[in-house]
This record gives sequence, structure tokens and C-alpha cells, in this order.
Amino acid sequence: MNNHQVAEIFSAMADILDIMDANYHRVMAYRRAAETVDTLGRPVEEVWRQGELMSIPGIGDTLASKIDELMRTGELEAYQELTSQVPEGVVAMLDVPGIGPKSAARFWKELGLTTVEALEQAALAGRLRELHGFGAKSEQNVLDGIAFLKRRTGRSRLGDAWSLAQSILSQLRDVPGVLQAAPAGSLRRMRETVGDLDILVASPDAQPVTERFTHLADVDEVMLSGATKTSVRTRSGLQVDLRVLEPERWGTALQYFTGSQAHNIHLRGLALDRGLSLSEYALKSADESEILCASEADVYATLGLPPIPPELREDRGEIEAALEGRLPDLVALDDLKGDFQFHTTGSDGRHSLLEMARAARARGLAYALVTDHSHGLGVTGGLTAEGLRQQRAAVDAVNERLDGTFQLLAGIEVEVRSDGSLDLPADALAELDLVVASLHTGLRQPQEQFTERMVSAIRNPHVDIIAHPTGRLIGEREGANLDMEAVFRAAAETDTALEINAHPSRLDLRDVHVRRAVELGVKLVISSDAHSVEGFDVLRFGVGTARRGWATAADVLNTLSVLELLTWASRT
DNA sequence: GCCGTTTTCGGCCCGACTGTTTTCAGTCG
Repeated sequence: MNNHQVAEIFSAMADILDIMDANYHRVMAYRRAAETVDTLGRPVEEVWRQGELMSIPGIGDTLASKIDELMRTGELEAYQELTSQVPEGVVAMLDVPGIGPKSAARFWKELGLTTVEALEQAALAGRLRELHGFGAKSEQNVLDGIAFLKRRTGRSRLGDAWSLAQSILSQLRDVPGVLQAAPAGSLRRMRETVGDLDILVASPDAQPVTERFTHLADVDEVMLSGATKTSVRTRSGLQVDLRVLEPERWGTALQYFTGSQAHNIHLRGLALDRGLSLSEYALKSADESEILCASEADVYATLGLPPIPPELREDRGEIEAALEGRLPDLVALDDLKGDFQFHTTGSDGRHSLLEMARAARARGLAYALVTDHSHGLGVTGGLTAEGLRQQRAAVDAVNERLDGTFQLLAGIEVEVRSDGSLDLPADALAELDLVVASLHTGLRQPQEQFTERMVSAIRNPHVDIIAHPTGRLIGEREGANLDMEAVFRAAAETDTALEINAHPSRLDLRDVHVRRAVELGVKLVISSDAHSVEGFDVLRFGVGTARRGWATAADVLNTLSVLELLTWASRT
């Protein structure tokens, strides 16, 4: 039983307990455990086998024994018991925006509704208003919520949300009176997907900002609009929340709206320990006097903490680390001196070697590794051994032309065949500065088989870097079933680097795997996987993912100079 | 259900907005 399956069960138990009106904090304990297990970065089964379940934050006696039961038997009696008490369809009502546990329980118990469909019919028939406290508006909200559920697009990819945010921010910054405007929420934390977009604006007058916001061309529907808070739905289906605040409260507001919720709850608990109450408006002492924070650093400093980078704010130990003065010095975009994967017209890229080199240089990079596909990946028109030799000569020519202002490195994205061998001969690979190996096929192989191919590629003496290890495509494809611990161990042992592919559809390795890799001493590279000159712009998302995985500059090969890198490449 | 340099019992973040209420409960983040 894998982490996600355990998390799903705890999460479902939380929903059911919520509907049954269990103690709120008990419900939260299940939710927190689900989140923690889901993002653990290593198999919970392994932690269980080592008898260390209780070392996981939020897992105590009871939940540890439940995980134990799941691991031993594949089932959980308490879960069966709960599912037998509340109909599945009633739990499904929680997915409808605006319907929470209290409403779902009443629809079920007072109206006998046990499915979302039945709820919709009842709302259409005007039956919901029979309930005390429900009127026509509530009924319509239920219908709107169900309609939304049916056309829901799910979470947006980081890259898409980023672009939309930039567009909205640039328009709001034009509004008179606006002093600051910034994205917050999961976008600022650089999560791989974004459920809704949070935009924060500092202005003495909210009204004109709200006015402009609700009339943006992207806006499809205004969902709610109050004095300081406005929510809209954009044409792409993404919800955008705007908050307008006084400039002197910017620090507390930005801190609050950046989240995560779990981080904030933990931080507010810490504030209470210090006799302070923290909200988005201020820190308040027991006598209700306010401490205003114009910057986030002020908020953390008032609580006796160094500033915690947004990417770490998931309540995964960052507050404890801050308290103990052992926050990592995270790798930053400016630290990157090079890129480790891009494509040209030599395979499936759109631009030439020279165009790509100039584009990389224009983005402040000192070097980049060209990695066209090898011929084995048929659809890309990849390179044969002979094509590769010709490209090697072309790389030298471009380097001469750029006259020391930039260095192209000769590489390849070589295909790992189904038997774990590479589809180019060793002598061709030996000519290259660095070799990147990829598995594009057989992603549905059983875990053991795929892991074996991967580990065999890692152990191949010619291979320096493994590209996008799991092959996942966010929102489209799960990625291979891979024993990541085995991969990390082999990579650490052979000093083979693993890629963080920065493309917003990949972000592979993902954040929690980066963290585990860093713990095990695995070297990382951040790669744009650019297929055109614009493609280098995605590196920021790779850096965000590395930061979410607690990676420092020392963990990431992109921070090496080209000489240092070539020294690393000559390791045995 | 978890957790502990105040505690092994009694806490567990805080506020906006909505719809229905005459002061608040539910939902959301």
C-alpha cells in the first residue's frame, strides 16, 4: 500500500467524521496525517517496516496502529465501519463548493438525499428551502456549485497560473493609488499546480482596484465582492481572489495569503505561545494593541524567527528549522550558471544551435548542454552516432563564433532501451562533455522492471544525468511506478545527477522527491528542456521546485562554473 | 487524534463573506 492510498483513506475518514459531526480537531488530525503521508517523499511502508511511524509529525499511537493494520492486512476496520455509516454520495456532496459537512448531513438526514444527483433534483424542485435556514439563494448556490463541479477543470499548472498572474498584476499596478501588487498563495510557494490564484494589492483605497479587477478582460464571472475581498472566475476556469489592504499591513497580509494554511496555523500557534495573536492585519498583544508589520521579515522577526522562504511554507519542518537556526540557504535563480537540457533542429527543437546558445546567453547563463534526442525515440527524428559527431563539430564552431562569451557543451538525451541499454554506442558517448539518459518508453512497466532499467542506466559509466526520472506529465499522466529510494541510492553511490525538469508540465523530480534526494546526498541539475528560444524562461519553475525540496546551491550542479562542471564530469 | 521548557489533560488560528438571521452558523482559505 503506497503513500497516496493511505492518504486517501485518512482523507476519506476525515470527511466522514466531519459529516458525523466529530470533534473538529480530530477531523483535522486525520486531514493533517493524510497530507503528511502524501507528501512524505519516502514510502510510508518503509517507515512502517523500520518501526518509525511515530516519528512522522501528526502520527501518534492511534494513527500509527491504523497504518500498521493497513500495511499488514491491506484493510482498515475503522474505515469500513465509517463508510458503512455515511452514504458515499453524501460524502461526495463535500466536493460541491459552498456545501460543507453541516449542510451535507442535513440534506441527508432531513431530506433523505444520498447522492449529488438527488441533491440537484431536490434543489430544482425547490425542496431545499424546506430546511430551516435555507432559502431560495442557498438553493441557487447549491445548483451553481453543482454546475461548477460538472465543468470543473481541476487545478491549473504553475506555468499557466504564473502567466495569468503576471498579466493581472501588470494591469492592477496601473490603478492610481496602488503601491504594491504581488501574487500570494500556492503560486508564490511555487507549487506545481494552483487551485486558485491569490492576488494581493496594497492601496489606501480598495474601490478603484476592485473596480478594475472585476472588469478585466479575463474575467468571466464575479463570484463575490466585499469591502476588501473579491473573487472572480476567469475564462480559463481559474478562480482569482483579490485582497486589497493598507500598505502598513502589507507584511502580515502577504504572510497570511502566501500560506500554506498548515504553515499559518502552526505559526499562529507559535505566536500564541509568545502572547501574541497573528492575523492578516497585525500581531496583537493580550491588551489588544497592534504591532503592524510592513514586511514579511518583520512578521517572522517579531516571532523570533528568521524569514522563511515561501517555497518552504508547507509545515514540513520549516518552522522547527527556523527556530533552531538551521533553515537551508536555498538555491536561487541567480545562482544558475548553466542549463543541462535543450533541443535544436538536430531533433525536435525549433531553433538552431547558434540561436539557442544566444538565447541562453541572453538569459544570463554562461553555458548550456545541448541534448538532442538519440535516434531510438523515433518520433523526434533524433541523432545517430554519425549525426552526433557532426553536431559535436557544430558545437565547436558555435563556441568559436561566440568567442568565449558563452560555452555550449556537447551532450545528448540518449534513450534507454527496454533492456536498460543505451541506443548509442559507447564510443560515440565517450566523445561528449556530458550524457543525459532518458526513459520515454515502457512507463507502464511493473515497478521492478522499470526500476531495474533506470538503475542500470544510472550505473552505466557513460551516463552523467538522468532526465525527468518518473516521466510524469502533470494532470495528464501519472509517470512510471518507480522505486525512488532505489533510484536515489544508486544515484548517490555512482554520483549520477538527477534532473529537475523545469517545464511546468513535468517538474520531475517533484518537490518531495527533491527533498529526499537532497537528504541522501544525490546531486541535482535543473534543466529547461527548451525546444525553442523562449523555452529557457521556465528555469524559474525548476528553481522553485528545487527550493521546495530544500535544495541549496551545493546540491545543484547548475551553480558550478563550466570548469568546475567539467571537473565533475571527469569523475570516475 | 495529537501533543507537551507552563501541560500526560486540555488545549488545538483567525477573519471575510454569505444568507439567513435579528445575533449567527456555515463555509472557505
